[in-house]
Amino acid sequence: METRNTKQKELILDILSRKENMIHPTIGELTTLVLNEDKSIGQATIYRNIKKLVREGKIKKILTNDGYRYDINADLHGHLVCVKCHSVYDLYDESYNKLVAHLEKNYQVKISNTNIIFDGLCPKCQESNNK
Amino acid sequence: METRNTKQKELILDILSRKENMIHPTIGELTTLVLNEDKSIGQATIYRNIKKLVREGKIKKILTNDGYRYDINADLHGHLVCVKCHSVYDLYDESYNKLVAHLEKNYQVKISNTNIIFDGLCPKCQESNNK
DNA sequence: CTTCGTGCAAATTATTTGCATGGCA
DNA sequence: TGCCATGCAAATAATTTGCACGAAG
Repeated sequence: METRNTKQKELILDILSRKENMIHPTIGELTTLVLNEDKSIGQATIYRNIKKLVREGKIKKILTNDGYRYDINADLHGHLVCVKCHSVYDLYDESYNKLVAHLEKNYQVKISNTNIIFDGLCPKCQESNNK
Repeated sequence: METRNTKQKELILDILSRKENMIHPTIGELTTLVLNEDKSIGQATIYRNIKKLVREGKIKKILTNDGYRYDINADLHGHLVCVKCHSVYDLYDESYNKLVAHLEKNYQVKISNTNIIFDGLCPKCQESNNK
């Protein structure tokens, strides 16, 4: 069920895995980043590869207030989407694993993938709120 | 921040709250359901009201493999999207509250809304898999 | 080699907007 | 009454598709 490796697909994955891109880009932002490195890549190719990468579990689609964003699929973690500054924070924690185990045990479900997204205030915006 | 109550908005909310609609409709399915009861309602009105209802916290947008679905916003609960039959199950449990409290305590975030979505196998499809 | 992925442009689908009118508060 | 929401149609944005060609395994 694994698709072919092409330079286009690898570039997308590479861009998403760079720390400086922890912006969790939208497909539009991702397109800009991709084209910055290779102008010859077509928009349709980006769509097609994003779909494949999601299906293959290499990247993750995140739901925000105004659309989708993408993240490299590392260890199980959640996301906080700040309602004020709209940035997306990774929230790593042990508890998710426990939650999944608990749900599988109690509700006869088998969980293969998670999308845990919180809306709220990020640390920075909480500070500036209190000023 | 509350918008006006119109019959269109109330119809949408009503349809989403009926138990038999636990199908968690896409906007397309929702449109069909709405038009079944009142053909005069325009598509744009449905889009506009869905946005308002989400903003007002009355309904919730759920991310699935192939788009969005909508659910009435009851008590905090998660969703299982079955990778086989594509149905969406509500997963009520105590643990979510604990998870949120834990994260707020440990990561200096303030959580106002949650989107907890799991992909996996529903009870029915697990059974049929084992046959 | 053979099959799958690509770039391009066109097609399709999804969502938003402008405007004149009607309806809630 | 005044302002917001509506329906309609047109505009725009987002995503998909068909096709001929090039590249991966």
